[in-house]
Amino acid sequence: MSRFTGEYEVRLDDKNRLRLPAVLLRQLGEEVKLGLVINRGFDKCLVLYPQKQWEKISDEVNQLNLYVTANREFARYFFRGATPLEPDASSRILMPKTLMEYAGIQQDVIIYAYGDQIEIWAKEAYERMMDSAPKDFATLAEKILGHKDV
Amino acid sequence: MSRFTGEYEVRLDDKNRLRLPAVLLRQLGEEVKLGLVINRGFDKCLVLYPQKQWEKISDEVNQLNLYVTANREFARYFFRGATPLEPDASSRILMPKTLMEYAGIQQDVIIYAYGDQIEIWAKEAYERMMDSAPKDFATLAEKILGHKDV
DNA sequence: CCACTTTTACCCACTTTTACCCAAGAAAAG
DNA sequence: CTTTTCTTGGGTAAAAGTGGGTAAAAGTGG
Repeated sequence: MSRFTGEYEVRLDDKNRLRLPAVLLRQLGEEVKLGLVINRGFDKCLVLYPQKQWEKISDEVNQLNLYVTANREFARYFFRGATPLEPDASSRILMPKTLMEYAGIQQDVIIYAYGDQIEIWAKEAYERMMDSAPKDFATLAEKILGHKDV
Repeated sequence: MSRFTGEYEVRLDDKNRLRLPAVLLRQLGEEVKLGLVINRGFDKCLVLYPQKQWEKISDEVNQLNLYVTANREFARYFFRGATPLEPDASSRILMPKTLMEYAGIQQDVIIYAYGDQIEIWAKEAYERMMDSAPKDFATLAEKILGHKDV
C-alpha cells in the first residue's frame, strides 16, 4: 500500500529551513513527533525517513556481516550523513549544509513522495531527472503493469 | 469494457477549479466519494483516476524493490506528481499548479474519457494532438483493426 | 576559561491559499 | 412555462505558508 504520495514545490528560506507541506504532514501523522532522519539517497537527492522507519532500515544494514569488506563499505556509504531532525513549531526542518551540497540544493526544492519514500530534490535536478524517461520504460511497464496502453 | 466515454470542454475559474461535467460524474458513480487521484500522463496531459483504480495500479508498482535502481527509476517516473483530490460540494477539483504547468493548462481544458482513462488536456494541446492524428491513424487502424471484420 | 561570533531554537505576526458555503444564471427536462 | 438540474461565480473564515526578531546554544580563537 502506498503510504506517501505527491510532489511538492517548496522553497528554503534564508535560514535554510524547509517547510513540510501540510498534506505530507498529514500523511506522516503522529510519527512526525518522534522525529525524522534525513540521509543521502542513492541518487543525487536526499531521503527523509520517519524515525521508526529509519530504525527498521538501519537495523537491516547493521545486521550485515561487517567483516566482509563489501558490506562494510556499503554500510559506511549508506549511513553517510544521516542526520536526525526535529521539525519546529511551524513544521520546518533545518537542512544540514553538507547534505544540501550533496543534492545541489540552493533554494528551490521538490519534495517527491512515493511508496514509502520521501525524496528531496533540487528543483533543477528533479526536472532533469523527470525529463528523461528511464531507458526501457515501456518494456518495464508492460512487464510490471501488464498494460499495453501505458 | 469501456467505462468512460466523452469529450468535454471545460474552463477553469480563476481559483483554478475544474468542474467535472455531470455526465462524467454519473459514469464515475459512487466512487467519486472515495476521492480521485490526478497524475501526469505519459503524453503532455494529465490523467484522472478514481481512488480505487489508482490503488490497483499503484499497488503493483509499490511492490517493487526500490533498492534496485531500475525499479526506483521506474517508480519515480510512474508516480510523478500523483496527487489525491477531493471534489468540493459542487464537484469541482482544485488543480495542482505543477501539474497544470506540465500539461500547459491555463483556462480552457478538454476532458477526454475513453476506456478506463480520463485524460485532461489543455485545449490547444488537445487540438494539436488531434490534428496530427489522421495521418498515422489510417495506417494504425489498418494494422490494429484491419484483420477483423469491422 | 573567557570574550566574541555564528548558528540554532523558539516565538510571534503577517500574507496567501484553500475549504466551505451560498446563490444566481443557464440549460435541460417535464 | 415551470421546475429541476447543472454550471459558474464569489464571499469568507480557517488553514497553510512566509518572514523575521531575539535569546539561547554552540562553536571559535586567544
